Amino acid sequence: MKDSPEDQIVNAILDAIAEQRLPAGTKLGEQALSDLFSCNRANVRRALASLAAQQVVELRPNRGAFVMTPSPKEARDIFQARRAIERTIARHASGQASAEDIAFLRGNILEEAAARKAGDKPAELRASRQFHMRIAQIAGNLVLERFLSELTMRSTLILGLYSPTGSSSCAEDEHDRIVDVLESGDTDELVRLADEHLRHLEAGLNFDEPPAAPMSLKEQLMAPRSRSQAK
Amino acid sequence: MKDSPEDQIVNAILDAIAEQRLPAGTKLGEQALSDLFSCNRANVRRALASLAAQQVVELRPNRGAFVMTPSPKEARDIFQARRAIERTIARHASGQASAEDIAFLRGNILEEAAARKAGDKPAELRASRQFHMRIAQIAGNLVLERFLSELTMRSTLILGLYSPTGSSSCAEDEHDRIVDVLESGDTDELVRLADEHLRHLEAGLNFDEPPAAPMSLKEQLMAPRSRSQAK
DNA sequence: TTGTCATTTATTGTTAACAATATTTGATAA
DNA sequence: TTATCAAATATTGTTAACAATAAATGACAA
Repeated sequence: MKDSPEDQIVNAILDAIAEQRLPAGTKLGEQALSDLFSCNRANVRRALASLAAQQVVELRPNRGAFVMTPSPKEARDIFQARRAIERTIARHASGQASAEDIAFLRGNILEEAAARKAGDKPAELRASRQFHMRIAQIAGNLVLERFLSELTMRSTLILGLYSPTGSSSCAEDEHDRIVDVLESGDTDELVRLADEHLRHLEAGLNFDEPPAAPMSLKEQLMAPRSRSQAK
Repeated sequence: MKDSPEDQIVNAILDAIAEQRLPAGTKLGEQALSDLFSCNRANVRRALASLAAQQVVELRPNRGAFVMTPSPKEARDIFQARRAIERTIARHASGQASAEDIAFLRGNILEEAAARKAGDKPAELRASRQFHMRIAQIAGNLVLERFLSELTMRSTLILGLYSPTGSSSCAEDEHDRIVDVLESGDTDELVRLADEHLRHLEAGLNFDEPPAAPMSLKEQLMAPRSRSQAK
């Protein structure tokens, strides 16, 4: 029951982006990927085409594939779209959560808090994303779920670029209140909370400083030398 | 300034679906496409991977690529998502339309009416889709625009499957009122009209009869012979 | 005729080799 | 040193051949 090599590649890259292990701008070489997943380049190519269609990867002709670096304007569009979609999701999820759903979400909040305390950023991001996606599942609309999946992925890239390190992810107490209201069935309040939550996240962005030079794999390894040091 | 073969293929297929020249279920053979666009199969493959990522094409392993046939459940999800997105678009487009925009939309309505009168279904569908997409452009959010593009594409497939022939596309007088209100700047009324418009479209669907057998290219050519005729 | 099965045909999947294009490297000159 | 340019290297793009799989055909038996 194993996936096709193409799906493996797509999922591995999406996971890496979701956990901020792959920052915006990193090059995704075909050789490197086909070596990593021990398959031929044809599969890599198809995987990259899929990712490009999801706007998660940028395909520059004759140059290769790069993790997408969202512009400030794109960031605004993405958060606007997220609000529209997550509000709709909230409306349809309200009162629909099973006991199992609620248990999962409460457990997820603890997990995220623990990861944050431990300084495990990838685990924290993964948990936070799961929280949002689980509520999307409860709403029961596969189209909205897929759209949100794409948007959370791109949001992670945005946070990595424009977030003053530290304030990057969701405030956990907001997640707490959301679960309470989701359970209570107060639809209007849930929608309000979802909207507010996303506005807070967006408010934490800072577009002033330029989006930290897109670095290649090689540059990630060599520490940047200062001029004086070179002399 | 011509597109890459991959983009050509993607766009040609999307156009064909948008105009209902390619019905749901038709097989998209690699050879056939590479012949048509005089390119190699590698390009075709990447194009199909892109289309599959947009949920417009279904990729069955070892069987090939087929135009997606949305299920009734998917149809509901898609229209629900459309309402969420087009309402948001309406809110942001309200009062933002330039004189040029309004002129385009009014011209579009005439175009669609003419096509309907002339019995030119493809032209009618193309015009109707352009109407919705133009308003999305006015709203100025590229993410929502792309989502809507995908959803209108899939909506066309749904109409082709589940619409009692004739009632398939939008009521034109509704488009008329929408332009009026878009121009006036009454945001709440515009949102209401957009929602209502989509509900009417969805209400015209009929999921009772099974979704008209997915036909292959060969079957499209040979007229179905009745049994008695064969004798 | 009708159903089943082996054979043939067509289609998709995989691989490797080659061509075209960027990028890097290193030499040369100011 | 710094800049410029040519050569070397690496990467992407293209093509064709082959293998694996599914579909179509036709023979055979009931």
